[in-house]
Amino acid sequence: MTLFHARLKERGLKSTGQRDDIARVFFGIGRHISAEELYAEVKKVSPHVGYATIYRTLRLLRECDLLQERHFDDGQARYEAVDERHHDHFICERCGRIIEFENDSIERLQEAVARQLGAKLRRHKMELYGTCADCLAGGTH
Amino acid sequence: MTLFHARLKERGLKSTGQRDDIARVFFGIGRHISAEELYAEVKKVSPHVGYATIYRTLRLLRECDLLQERHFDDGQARYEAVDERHHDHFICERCGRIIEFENDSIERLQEAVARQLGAKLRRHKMELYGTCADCLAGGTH
DNA sequence: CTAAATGCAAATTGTTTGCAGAAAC
DNA sequence: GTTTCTGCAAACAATTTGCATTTAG
Repeated sequence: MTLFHARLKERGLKSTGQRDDIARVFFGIGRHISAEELYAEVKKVSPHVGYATIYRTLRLLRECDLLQERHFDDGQARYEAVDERHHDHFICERCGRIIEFENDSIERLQEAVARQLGAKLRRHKMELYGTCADCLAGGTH
Repeated sequence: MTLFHARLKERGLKSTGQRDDIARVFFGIGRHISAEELYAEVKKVSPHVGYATIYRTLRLLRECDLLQERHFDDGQARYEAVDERHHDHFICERCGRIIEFENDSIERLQEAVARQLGAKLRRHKMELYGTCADCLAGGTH
């Protein structure tokens, strides 16, 4: 939050009640939230906000390098707080759960692929889709 | 094309001039075309088609396992003919070029990741984003 | 005070659907 | 002759924008 305020000030932008509410809810809820879900949550604490402010604040948080936007295969964007560590995602096609993982060997091989193509790798997206352990166990469902 | 006709017949569906035109253009142009581009190309040979028919035929081709839909990071879906071999994509953020590649080691590591999570991997998506060799060379641009 | 932010409603983009007329089989 | 298509326009969902009003600095 303090960081958010600082980044806003740097840019000559203003801190407002709504921005704080949205940011607080976002960082509180944490990971992989959609705009719709965030909107619903923020409404609880600040019933007047509109989608516009949600989306504008999400963009702002992205521009402040505090948030990352992800597009999985279900049409709507999801947002997560930026993390020190890079990670990729496993998405359960049954229950929708999103599991994060890291794998350095894969990252290294991706660099190697880019090198072979003579290209410069800037970022990547890797998503594994399947059935998670819980669902395989006939779990929570 | 023959295959397309066969698959349609199997399903009790009809072969039509438009479907043939769209399929022919699609398989002719080949890879990673967007609905918009396909629409423009098909218009040249069959000026009356509407987007509806384009999208419906794309879905049809997908249902006939002749085409695959991809969602890269630019908002619109791209379509490619199904291929014997699985592959992933490198997307140039400068010129938009899409380069296919395969890497078995990465695939094996992805399986390993799923195994570690106790999950069952059904499919994956891996996209590398960066600058392609041509653009690095100051090339075609 | 004045530049920036809000909320609403209207616009946009990519894609889908309803329906009346037009083909396939 | 039905059943399945087509084209159009209207509907859709997710996101963005214009604008008059409010608010932070």
